[in-house]
This record gives sequence, C-alpha cells and structure tokens, in this order.
Amino acid sequence: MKFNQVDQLIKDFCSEDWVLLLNERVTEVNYKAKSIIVSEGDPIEHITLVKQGKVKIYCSYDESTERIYRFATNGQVIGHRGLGGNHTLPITAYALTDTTVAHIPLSLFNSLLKANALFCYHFMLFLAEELRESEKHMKELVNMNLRQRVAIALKMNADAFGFDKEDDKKLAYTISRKDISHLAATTYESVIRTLSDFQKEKLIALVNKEIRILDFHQLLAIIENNTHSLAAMAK
Amino acid sequence: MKFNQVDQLIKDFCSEDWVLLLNERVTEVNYKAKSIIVSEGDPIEHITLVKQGKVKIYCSYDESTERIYRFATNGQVIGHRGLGGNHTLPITAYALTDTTVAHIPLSLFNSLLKANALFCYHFMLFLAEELRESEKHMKELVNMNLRQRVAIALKMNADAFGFDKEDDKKLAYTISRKDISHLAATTYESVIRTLSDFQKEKLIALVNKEIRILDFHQLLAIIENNTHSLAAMAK
DNA sequence: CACATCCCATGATTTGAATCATAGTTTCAA
DNA sequence: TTGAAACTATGATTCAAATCATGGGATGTG
Repeated sequence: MKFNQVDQLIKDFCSEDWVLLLNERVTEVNYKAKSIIVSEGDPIEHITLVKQGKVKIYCSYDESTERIYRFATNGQVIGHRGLGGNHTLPITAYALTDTTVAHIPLSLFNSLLKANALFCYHFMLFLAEELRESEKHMKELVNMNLRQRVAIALKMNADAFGFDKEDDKKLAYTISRKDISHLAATTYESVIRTLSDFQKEKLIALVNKEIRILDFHQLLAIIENNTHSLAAMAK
Repeated sequence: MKFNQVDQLIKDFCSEDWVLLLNERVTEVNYKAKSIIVSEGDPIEHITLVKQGKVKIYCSYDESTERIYRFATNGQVIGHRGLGGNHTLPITAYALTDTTVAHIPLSLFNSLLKANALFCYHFMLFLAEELRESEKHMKELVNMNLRQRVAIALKMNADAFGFDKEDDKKLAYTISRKDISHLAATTYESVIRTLSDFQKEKLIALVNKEIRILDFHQLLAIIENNTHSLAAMAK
C-alpha cells in the first residue's frame, strides 16, 4: 500500500510539545456512511486526517459526472492539495463507510510545518511522491483503453482497501459499478460489460455487488499490455 | 503566467551563505535546440533550473506516443518530481530552443532544503500548487472533447511562452502540430482538422507552422463550454 | 543542389465506446 | 412490507475520433 501515513510523519518528525499541542487542538468528528466530509469549493480551514474509515475523494464535473482521484483510509490525509494561496478546496471527500477524522486547523498545521523543519521536509517529499503518483495515474487514464482502465480501477480498489481477512480473493470493500466508472473515466454500462467480460475470462467473480479477484496477475497483465490501446497510438 | 520561479524562491528564502555556495557548486550547461537535457529512466542526480530557453517535459508511452505534461522556461525547475525515494526520473526534458540550464546536485539541493526551513516550506507550497495544477489538467484531458483539448493545448502554448513582442496575436514560439497532439492527447491528423476548423471560425490564423491567436476570449469560451462533451457524460 | 526527412493537410473508412432503450434486483426508509 | 430509489444487467444504435491512404510543402544536410 502506498506510503501516505501522514499521522506517522507527525509522530516521527515533530517535537513532543507539538504532538501534545496537536492532540489538544485537533477536533475529532464522526461521519456516517454516505455523508460528505468536506466539499468542493469550501474555504480551506482544516487539514484532515482519517483516523478510521473509508473515504473517496472526487471532483464533480457536472451534475451527472464525477471523477474519483483516490481513496483515503486509516492514517491518510485529506486537504493538503489546498495548501498555499487563497484557494478553495478543489475536491469533495465522501465517507463510504462510517468514518472518524481529525480536523487540524489550517493555521495550526502551517505553524507545525514552520516549527518542525524535519516534518516540513518529509511532508514536502510526501507531496513530491503524490505528484509522481498523480501524473502516473493521469498517463494511465489518458493512454489506456477501456479494459485497461477498468482493470486499473479494480487494482486501485484493492490497493486502497485491501482484501477480506477471511477470503484473500474478496475485496474488503467493493466500490459500486458507478464508482468504478468514475475511477476509470467511463460510463457505468461500459463498466458492467467489461466486468462481465472479465468474469467470462475467469479473472474475477461477481456475487451481487461484491467482487472477488481470482487472478491478480492476469489483471496486472491487462494493465501492462497496451498493444490493444488503439486510442493511444498518436503517431 | 504560473508561479514556478524556483530560482526566485532560492533568492528570497535561503541565507546568503547558501546562495553563495550554490553559485559555486552549480554547473551551467548549454543545450542545442532539439537535444535532450535529461531522460526518462535516468538516475536522479540533479535538480535543474532553466536559466534561458524553452523546454518541453514529456513522458514516452511507446515508441510512437508521447504525452507532454508541461513546458518550462526561464526561472523554472525540472526534476523536482523525482525528489525522495530511490526513483529514476519519470520524465524527459527536451530543449525546443537553445537552452542554458543550471544543474544543482541533488545532495546539495537536499541540504539546501534541510538547512533553510523557510525555503523548504515555500518549496512545499510550490509542490502543492503543482499538484493542484496537475490534477486540474488531468481532469481537463479526461473530461473534455477534442475541440476543447486542442483549445487547451493552444492556451498552454500561449501561457508557457507568451506572445511575440511585435505582434501580440502571434505566439512567441509555436509548437509543432505533433506536439499539440501530444499535449491534447490525440492524433496529429485530428489536431490539423481542428486547427483548420478554428481557422474557419476566425479564431486563429495559420501561416505555415506559425499560429496567431485572433480571439483569445473565444478560445477560452470553447474550453469552458462543455455542453458538447459527450464522452464526459458518465451518468 | 539534390534528396531525404520531417511536417502539414485532407478525404474515406473503420471502430471503440457512448448513448438509448428496457428490465431485473437490492436495499433501505416510510 | 411495501414501494421507491439506486444499482446491476444486456441488446441495439449512433457517433466522435482514430486509422488508413495519399500527396504537397518546408527544411536541412551531405
């Protein structure tokens, strides 16, 4: 799983005083499943750490379209893309399951960065890593064909939330077909067709909305194999 | 123009000693037009500042396909996406015109960041800004139709290198049709057709490879108007 | 200066994926 | 428990953009 454990960076690289101060000043909030944690266009007032739960982070394009950038779960951070400048939040964070977060006031987080040089340095490295990941993902979405993009969406689902403890094929949390389409930049009809194809190829198994990934290697092979990406062949 | 003047950040937020040390340890190199400055897969040994010139930054997908992420010109930085971890460079930087760069050894740049907390803080903010821009661009590429993407590519060309000093409609440097296609994630044939349409609509004028942007507002209007983006309507 | 290589341009054809249409299934709240 | 809303599913049709084909013009280099 991706290194995005910002709470760990705080523990490792901030002075004890600051960790104590943070614990005092942070507000923990519970969100019910299917509720919005922070919304696109909000003024940026907090940096948010996910204590416990599953969150999707997306951007609306119009009333019927959204594009999911990533998921966040225990230990991961939301809102750091809004740092600096007088920006409003560019994304919406939505609780997929019941979720507990810690809101760190932005001014406090800024002071934390300024007062703890080593934390600031590592947080900077974390942003560089995010930038790499983000551009890698962009490249994938733009260059790959439908099958590949759906395969990537399944992989992202698996990477973000892992597999069931009792069943190492079953996703611990299966996102909806519609959310797969929002991840893969396509329509839900196309997702359903593609998943159906994958099932016929014994790559996955569908049981209602749940997905079992039977052959992860084959899934990765689909992502790697771009010989069928006709759309990509800009000469 | 976008704030990406990292050399200015160094001047503003690093101590005098460090600025002097940098001036000693930096190697200036000249690159001819059409030569490669740094290449995808190279070990990351430097952070590179563009002193003077025009550079395209792209990623190869296969032998016939590339995707241009951005351009860099005077004062801007290349290679910061490789910070942290044992990564190789994810992008290639290519000199469009004769270009002079300053290579800062990576170890020195890291020391600079660690020794100048305020610079590190501002550099972190710069990365946050880049992350926002990058994801905005991703959203555009994925959601918009051909006309819009070509319009965005023209706008990026104008934003990156500006207009001619004597002719405020003419681009100071017109990138090739093929590079427009690499920016807009399409084929060069489609770019040529779309530019031809734009010309018929009196939006631009084509004189050989040079492009004059006659109606910038209309160009922006095309980018804003997503009512024709059929591909985007994932319900 | 010639010859090759790259770039620009346009028409005809194909095709991957979106859209339209229709219907069964889960889920959850009144 | 029932009815509505949301999700899953599949077939038919349409369409935007890629691919294929072909030629002209510019550029540059031995």
